[in-house]
Amino acid sequence: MNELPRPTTARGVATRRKLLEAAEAEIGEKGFAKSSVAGITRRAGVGQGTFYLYFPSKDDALRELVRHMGRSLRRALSEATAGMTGRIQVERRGLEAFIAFALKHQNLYRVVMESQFVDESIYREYYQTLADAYAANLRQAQQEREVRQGDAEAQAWALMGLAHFLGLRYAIWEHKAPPKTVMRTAFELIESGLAATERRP
Amino acid sequence: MNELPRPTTARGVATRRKLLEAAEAEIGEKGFAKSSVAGITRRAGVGQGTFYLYFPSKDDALRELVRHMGRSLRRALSEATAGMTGRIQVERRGLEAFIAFALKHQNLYRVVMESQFVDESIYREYYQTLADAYAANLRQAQQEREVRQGDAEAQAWALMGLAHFLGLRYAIWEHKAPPKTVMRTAFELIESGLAATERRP
Amino acid sequence: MNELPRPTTARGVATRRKLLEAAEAEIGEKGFAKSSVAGITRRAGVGQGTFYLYFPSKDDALRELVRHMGRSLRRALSEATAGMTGRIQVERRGLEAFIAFALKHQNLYRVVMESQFVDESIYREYYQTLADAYAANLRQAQQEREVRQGDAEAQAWALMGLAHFLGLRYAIWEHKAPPKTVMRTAFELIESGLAATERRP
Amino acid sequence: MNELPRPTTARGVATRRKLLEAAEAEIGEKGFAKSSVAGITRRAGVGQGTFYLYFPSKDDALRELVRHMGRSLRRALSEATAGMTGRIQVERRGLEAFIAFALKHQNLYRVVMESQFVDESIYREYYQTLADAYAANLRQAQQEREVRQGDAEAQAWALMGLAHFLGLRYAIWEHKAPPKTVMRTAFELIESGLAATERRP
DNA sequence: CATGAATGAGGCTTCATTCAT
DNA sequence: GATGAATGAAGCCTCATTCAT
Repeated sequence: MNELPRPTTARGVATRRKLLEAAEAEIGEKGFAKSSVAGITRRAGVGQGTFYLYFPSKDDALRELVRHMGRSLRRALSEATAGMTGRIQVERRGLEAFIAFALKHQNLYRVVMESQFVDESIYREYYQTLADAYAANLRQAQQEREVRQGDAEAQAWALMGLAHFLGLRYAIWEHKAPPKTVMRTAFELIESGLAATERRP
Repeated sequence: MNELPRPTTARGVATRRKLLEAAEAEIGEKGFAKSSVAGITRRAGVGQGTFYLYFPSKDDALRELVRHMGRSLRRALSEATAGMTGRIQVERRGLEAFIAFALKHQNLYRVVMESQFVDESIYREYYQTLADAYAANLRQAQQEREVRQGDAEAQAWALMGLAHFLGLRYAIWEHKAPPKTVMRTAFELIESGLAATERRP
Repeated sequence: MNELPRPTTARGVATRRKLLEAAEAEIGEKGFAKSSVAGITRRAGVGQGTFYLYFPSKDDALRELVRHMGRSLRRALSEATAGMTGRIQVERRGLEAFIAFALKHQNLYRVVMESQFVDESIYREYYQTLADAYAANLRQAQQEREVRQGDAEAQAWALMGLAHFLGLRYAIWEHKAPPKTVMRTAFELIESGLAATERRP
Repeated sequence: MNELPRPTTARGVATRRKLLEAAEAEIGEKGFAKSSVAGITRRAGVGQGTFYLYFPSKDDALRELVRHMGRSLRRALSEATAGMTGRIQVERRGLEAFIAFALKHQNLYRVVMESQFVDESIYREYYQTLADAYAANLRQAQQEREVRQGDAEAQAWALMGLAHFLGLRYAIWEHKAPPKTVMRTAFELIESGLAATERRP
């Protein structure tokens, strides 16, 4: 809940970043429950007390981390699909980008998942923010008759779930990109599943 | 090291059940990390040491709970779709049954999610078992030209993810069944997404 | 301290013996501190409660065991040297018998040693009983001018220590009889060390 | 897993010493099995957690104590016999010094004995280190025809056992130096037992 | 006689957080 | 700003012993 004042000096900013990166590594590898503040500060190469100069508590560091990750993912997705036209194109590219992101930030993925057991609201916020933006895009595409009419939020959650589980199964568990056939099957499912029943005129 | 002796008397069997129910309540309500063995035994109305007569460790009780959940879910799904013909029918009914299950076992479902941070193998086993059965069904349906050709395992994971996220968003977070429109949208996505490109003759 | 009534039936006698043998194995292998009553009863193949039908406490079982071992060792030594004449002969044979005993009852050896940390009086009793008998023999031998004059008790303890350490080093740690050269060296040390300065007439 | 950081500040060094002294007192008085970390920290006047800043576990504190004992004893023995010529002189002086040491460190000496039931390797190391040095000296003395030829290691263990048991019987159990007659008898046993069969020319 | 079950005290250890320097 | 040290609450687990059957 409480925010600490942001660091004012360049040194402070650097220490804060080191701590956040160390937290990502420590929590990502061990899980939040099994991670420790001591482990984080050891990785960051700072004293144990220093942690509390930048975060009010261990829980708060997690909150911060999850928000940070949400921003990173949203940025990655929007960059990947920037300037694209055609919702189906965007979907395809978005899924690819999501999987790539999961592959690159495996730790982060687990961090977000575990956050629900520390403070469900951060976890909800993470997904709700994502879902809201996604649903808005889908709603727009529905209006333009690019995708099937329906509850846009339901579509968003369904597609997020689809992507999440493929990411978990292949990127996180196997540590590699899903085979071509998996991606093709997924695209077809999405494409046909979302296909507008009538093309726009 | 040592295997725990299974209880041999009626009293022992009853105590074990009490403990498992208490564990389900305690861990379900507080989450595994915040739950305690003391809390479980208090709920069960037995001494703390009694817990270790029936479970080698706190972790093991979780394992048991997750396996129990897996069996229950699989039973619920197969009962819901028993005797049904037509894969798309089965999908629809299966999704409904899954959501109903999540609604009924909200706490336990969280327990499953948290299990990955205690022992990832329990969590994987849970989903892999589900996915294997699911994929086998889809593979069969593909042969009968009821569903679109493709990587059956990918289809299974995609659809599991879809269901999971809808369950999370509506059943778990809102504590209620998803609105009709959500379910309709989901069905359409699944139906069209899975629809065979050519009907069987 | 408290003695339980001796068992009166044949079955009871058998159970008690089983328990004592199991205790020797369990405590000998794991050490008293790391042994458990449950482990003893498991080895004995009886219920946990049965233990307390025959021993007032875990400590008491140890006491009993140590006394039992003391009797066994003394019997082994006196049998080995029965009918022998010439103290030096007896010493030689006694050392051999002691080493053989240690080799055969390795567990027992550790049990006795650890007993001092549970109840020093049993431990003292064990050694004092041994030493008293030993000293009496040496005193007699001194009178007969077979061995060097001196404090017989000191001689007894010195020789017991000598034997104890050789037993520990070779029989217990190496699990085998000491090499010939070791025994020869030990005999020479004892023989010359005890040799009477004047032969008897 | 993790190595403990050595204390870097003067305060830390002081705390560590306090803890070690408290451990010596607590374990020495009660024995390792009956001692507790809480008891140690209470004596040291620090919080319970502080113990684990300096020792990875209760067992490790014992290890440290035993090694400390070993060094002290070896130092005491070598100081007592420094500059001495004539092996028999050294033996006599060494026995006296050993007994004096046992008398002074009665509790700690018990700690060494108990260590075998916690981690036999510490105990073995303690005696083996002693025996190796002792045997080397005896081997040297044999070459110089100062002592009887034979297996030097066997001689070392035999003499260590002799000293140990006299120390146990008199210094540890009676809390006082052995009577003169005891020491004289012991010396004679050692002297004659080790006496070279032929004097050097 | 025998026993399986139950107990609760007690011990070890971890760790988020505070604080004096 | 930074830190190493200290803390004590809290949790897991073990086990000697008791007891109802």
